[in-house]
Amino acid sequence: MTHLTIGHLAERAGVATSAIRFYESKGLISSVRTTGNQRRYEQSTLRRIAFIRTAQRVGLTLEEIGAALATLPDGRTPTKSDWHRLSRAWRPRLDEQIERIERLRDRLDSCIGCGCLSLKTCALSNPDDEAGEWGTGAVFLEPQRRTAR
Amino acid sequence: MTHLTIGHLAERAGVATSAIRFYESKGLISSVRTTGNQRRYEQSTLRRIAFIRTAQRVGLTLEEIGAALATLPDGRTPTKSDWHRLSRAWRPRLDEQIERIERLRDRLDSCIGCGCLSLKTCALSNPDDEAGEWGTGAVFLEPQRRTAR
DNA sequence: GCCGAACCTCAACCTTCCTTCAAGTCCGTC
DNA sequence: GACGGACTTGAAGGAAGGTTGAGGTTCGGC
Repeated sequence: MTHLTIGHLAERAGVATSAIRFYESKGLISSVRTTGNQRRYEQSTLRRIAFIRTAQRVGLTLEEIGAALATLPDGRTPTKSDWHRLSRAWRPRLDEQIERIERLRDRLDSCIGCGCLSLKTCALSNPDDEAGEWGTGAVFLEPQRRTAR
Repeated sequence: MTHLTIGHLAERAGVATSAIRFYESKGLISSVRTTGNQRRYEQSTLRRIAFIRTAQRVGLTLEEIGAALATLPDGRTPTKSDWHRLSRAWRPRLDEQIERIERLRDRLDSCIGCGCLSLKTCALSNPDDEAGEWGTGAVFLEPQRRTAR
């Protein structure tokens, strides 16, 4: 069995079939069609979806993920070192996120001391480093967890 | 000047007037009306908005923030210790978030070592602690940063 | 008392990441 | 070859957190 139906792929990847079609519509994964127009996926799509889901947990948008996936060689199945290269790029991102939250936490601590929450004087409310913070991506997006899987 | 117009409030709080009306529609803040039906806000609303924005940065949804705000005494203006009580609750949340990202990062490290990203064998793809992770809220939601402020 | 800036409401729209539905087709097993 | 479960497409819906616009009113300074 070299090819997977969308149902099998969904089950094994732990995502809904609707999500798989959605990913495909966004160009994140691809399939071949049977004569009856049904999708069939290569085994390697499993890893591709694993990559997508993990990248989402790291905070990348599907668009960014698509861009990353687009850098994979298109003649052959990606190797470990291909995946390695992509996932290595997440590391600094996670480091940043941790730093940012730690900063917030530390400010919260001093703010709990003062109890102020004032707009002008409180460090918590004055995120001077905010400019560079937004745009780094969400760490965990909640909404889609309601029904998925 | 004990009362603020929505424009002044918006400017001083650093949010758009549309956001203020939106918060009010969600019951997060309140106003009195002039005879001409315009909103007027108390000074303390500034702090309330500071609380809202910071709580959002901590990862709370507006609904959760509303629930927290609802625990404030309704006869009087909240004191420092009121705000103190609420913001103290954020601390463990931030700690959790940090832990979660660190765990993800560490798994990523070991995964980079193996390069697998396999669904069955890779710790990264097998977030066994996921059940308790989702629902803690996003740390930084990106979308609304495009036009806000 | 006039004028422009600021305010009002309500509805529609935006983005991301999907899910759900309807109406119809295919696949594989008995 | 029939049956039921799995698959197809496209459009619509949904949640969060707002923004934008239209059409109209009010405020405050000169």
